[in-house]
Amino acid sequence: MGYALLGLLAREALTGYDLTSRVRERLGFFWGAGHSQIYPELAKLEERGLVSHRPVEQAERPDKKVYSITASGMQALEAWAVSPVPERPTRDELVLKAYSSWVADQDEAAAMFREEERRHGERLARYEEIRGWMEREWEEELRDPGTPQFATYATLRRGLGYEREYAEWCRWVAERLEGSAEG
Amino acid sequence: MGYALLGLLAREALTGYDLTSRVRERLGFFWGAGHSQIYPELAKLEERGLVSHRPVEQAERPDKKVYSITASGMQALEAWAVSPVPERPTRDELVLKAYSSWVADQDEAAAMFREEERRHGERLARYEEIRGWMEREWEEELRDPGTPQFATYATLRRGLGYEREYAEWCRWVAERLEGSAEG
DNA sequence: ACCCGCATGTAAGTCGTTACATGATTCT
DNA sequence: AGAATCATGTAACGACTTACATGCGGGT
Repeated sequence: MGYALLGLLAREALTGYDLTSRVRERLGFFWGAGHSQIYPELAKLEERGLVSHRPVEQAERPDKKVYSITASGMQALEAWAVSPVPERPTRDELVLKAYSSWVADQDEAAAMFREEERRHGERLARYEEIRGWMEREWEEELRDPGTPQFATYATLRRGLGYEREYAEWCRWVAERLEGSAEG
Repeated sequence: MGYALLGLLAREALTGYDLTSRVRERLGFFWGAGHSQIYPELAKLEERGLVSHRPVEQAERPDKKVYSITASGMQALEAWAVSPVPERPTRDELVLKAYSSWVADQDEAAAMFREEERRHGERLARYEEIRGWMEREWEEELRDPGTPQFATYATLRRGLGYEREYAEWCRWVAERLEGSAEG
């Protein structure tokens, strides 16, 4: 969605290429988009006057387009940020698999949930590290919810809670599947 | 996705209409689909031999097609249920809004997070009720992870953890936004 | 008279993924 | 020599949403 890009451009001017890596690295755990989605989206945002770009010629690298958010883009972002979110079903394939786990081989199912527990535990550990870093480096900014640092930290906390809860649930399911006599 | 329908048909034979309401009511918190997606999907599954239907004529109601899962459909479901889930980004618009909350009016943002806390708290309460009912009614079946009741209970537990964590996070964000002097 | 439940579909459009397409420089 | 980074796009396909389309029977 365009607002993900606007949210990044509200912090700094970026190229489509930069946005692609920012979406992957920073918005990674709650949003996603490949470059093939981002370039056309930027064109659409520009058409609507929410962003503008400035061409930058480079000698050693390919020329690029640096996008900035416009005043009108900022207004749109402000309005969107406080508008109610439409209720959309959370789609989670693993939970769907859990729903049909009773028809499957219990050992194989248990192994899959253990693997997912590991994956989410790994992410949790990564987020905990980032959290430590943020709390050290941004101590002052985090006291003020009007700073971009606070907003980043808030999303990180969501990731922490989400991954912790997810890993725990996987462990809970795996434990029961392992405990059963059937294979 | 077709496996959501197969998972429901593995438990009982159903019409497209029944499937639509089951997806909404039972898979509601981790999957979703409207009838316009379900009817074509059933046709595709039938073409692949994973389900079959039997026409049922009715006097007082419109005629209907009752779909059942085939042996081949059961095998496909078994294999899918233990296959690793592809890593896909979780898309969450509210978290995206949190990421840009620093540009918005703090009071309005706080109100939105309070409203979301309420919504998730409400769902949590509904799930807790269902949980109580399941633990009473299915006491024996829940000890065996090879039963459909256990599988349903496992998905419910995910919903419980998810909503609890989500509501808590909303409260955390709302509290900070309310505590700030800026408006 | 109108809405709700039962029952089944199609069509248009948006969103997202994967693959196609190109090309220079820098690191291994 | 080959891979990675920077840099920007298009095309085909699949998933999902919203709207269009029809029709009977029962309840308010």
